[in-house]
Amino acid sequence: MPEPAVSPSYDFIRTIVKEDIEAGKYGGRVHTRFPPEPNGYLHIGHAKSICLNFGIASEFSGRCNLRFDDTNPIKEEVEYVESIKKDVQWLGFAWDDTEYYASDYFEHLYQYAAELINKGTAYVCDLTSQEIREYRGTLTEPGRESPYRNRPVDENLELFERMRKGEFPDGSRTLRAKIDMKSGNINMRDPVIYRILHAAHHRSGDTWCIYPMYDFAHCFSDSIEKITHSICTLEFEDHRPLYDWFLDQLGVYHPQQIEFARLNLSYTVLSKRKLIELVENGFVSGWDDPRMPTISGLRRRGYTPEAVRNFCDRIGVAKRDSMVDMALLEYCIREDLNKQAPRVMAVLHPIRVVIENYPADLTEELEAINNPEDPAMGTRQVPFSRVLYIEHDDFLEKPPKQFYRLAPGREVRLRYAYFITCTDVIKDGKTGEVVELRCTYDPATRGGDSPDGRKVKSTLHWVSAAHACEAEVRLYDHLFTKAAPNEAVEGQDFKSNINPNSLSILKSCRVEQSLTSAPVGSFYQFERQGYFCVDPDSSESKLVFNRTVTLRDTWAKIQKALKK
RNA sequence: UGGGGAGUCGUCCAGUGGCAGGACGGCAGACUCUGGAUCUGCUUACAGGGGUUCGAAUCCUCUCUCCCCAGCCA
Repeated sequence: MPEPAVSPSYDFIRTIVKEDIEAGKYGGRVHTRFPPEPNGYLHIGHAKSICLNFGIASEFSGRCNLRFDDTNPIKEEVEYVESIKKDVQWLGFAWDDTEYYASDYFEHLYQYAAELINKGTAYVCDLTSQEIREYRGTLTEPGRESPYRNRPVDENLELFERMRKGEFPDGSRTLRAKIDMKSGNINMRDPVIYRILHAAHHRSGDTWCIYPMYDFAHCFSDSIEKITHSICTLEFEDHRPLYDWFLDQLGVYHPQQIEFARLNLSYTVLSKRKLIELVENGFVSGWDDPRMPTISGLRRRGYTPEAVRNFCDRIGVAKRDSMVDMALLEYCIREDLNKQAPRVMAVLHPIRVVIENYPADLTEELEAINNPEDPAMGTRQVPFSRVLYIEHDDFLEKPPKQFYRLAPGREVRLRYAYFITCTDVIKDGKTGEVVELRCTYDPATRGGDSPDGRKVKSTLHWVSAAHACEAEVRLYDHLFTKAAPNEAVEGQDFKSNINPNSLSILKSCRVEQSLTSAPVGSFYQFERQGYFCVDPDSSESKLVFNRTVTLRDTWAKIQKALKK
């Protein structure tokens, strides 16, 4: 196979991995892991990490473990484990026959802790959490040593064993690493490595009442699994000295921790805590609300795994804090759906059109192309008759110069059908609102082309009133009004930037007949409008569509410019 | 003010001693039975000062700005 003309540019992590392979580090092996805590649903930021870890493994002929970092029984639930597995699979990644759990290593981890005690580098501390905080010092002042710091090894061992047996109440004691209370790095000031928690764990049940902390569990889990490159986000940079310290103390297999910048996306939030807040306070309907940046939300919204993976490729990997423009995500889904989505006609805001010179009892079947980007997708028949619906926005009684669509006296094309000319405008007697248009058609233009070669400025989508199905369509906008929702005014938080108009529900849309039995999850381009998919709320009696993303809309831009 | 990181077009990412480049966005045009798609062109960027060098985004130095850390969360 020929080499690519341009050598691919590696991000800094892939560069490290490549150099490690060339240097024979870890015997040329590459083994990564994706280690979510099952305390919430995965979001697009996790997708970045998944693509990175699984991507590197596959590019360098290595492996990637899916490992649940489940060391805190109070926050973790089976529901989250299941959703995480589903989301990783949906994204298109596969792991070995089993998934891994930090909780599977609890016994092993306990032995490691005992070993640390034996070496004199861990001790049981009786300080309360409040006292530990006070002893820790501050960012600028060193901490003080715990009065329990120099307990004899035997006493530590005995106490630690009794902690395990459940002899002490929650919070009464901890196991701490004996490192350096004066360290500038607060993580090194004798961090807690085990706490007492009389709580049932989603997997180990009541077997344990002491649970290891992240710093202790994570490095050893990586070590046990013979991970080569332990990739995590920037906020763990300060923890790397601790990661290395634990491993070095016991002289066990030592993976390399590498940190990269987490994803920030404009007009949304990507923090589990904040997403939970949105769910619990009812700002959204759930984790899979189509406005949520969760994988399940994106899936319900109509995003494809290909588009999400492509997005993750395009944003790159680096160490600087950044905020990726939502427009890039939208570009990625348009790009994918443009190739794949069948085109269909749907009228979101219907206005009645009567073709006065068209026979009342006639219905014609006209041929429409399913996808101009892919001729293999073929054609379909759409019914045409005397009474139609077109988009309310496609008519203007007094059109500005840039408006190409229907207006009194103007001729336009109905896609795949006929040229029509607006002859009369019917208004509501009281409100003055336009309620119906009277038009004439030119029979010679059947199929949409005029034999005399005359041109028309625009082509409109339409449905036949007698044949169309009614549908509900849900339109979504950004969840937040500000690109950086976390920047709230004094005394407010991100919730003050929630967009009150992020959802609008259209109840009486009309979609073409061919959509009658569209299955849940199927996606379409509603011509001239955007990409839509069938929501799980949809049923045989009631079609429900979600708008995934609009088409690029030049007219909308012109309107915006006109307003200024 | 302690420790750890980071500063390149509006945004994201390359470039690591030799012509600052790509993508998205934006603008303009071509084409079009989707004001879609596609194509073409344009698009006020190396945080600042000093130094080394024939030559600096890249090396040295000082400064400035931003992010993270004081959970028995991860």
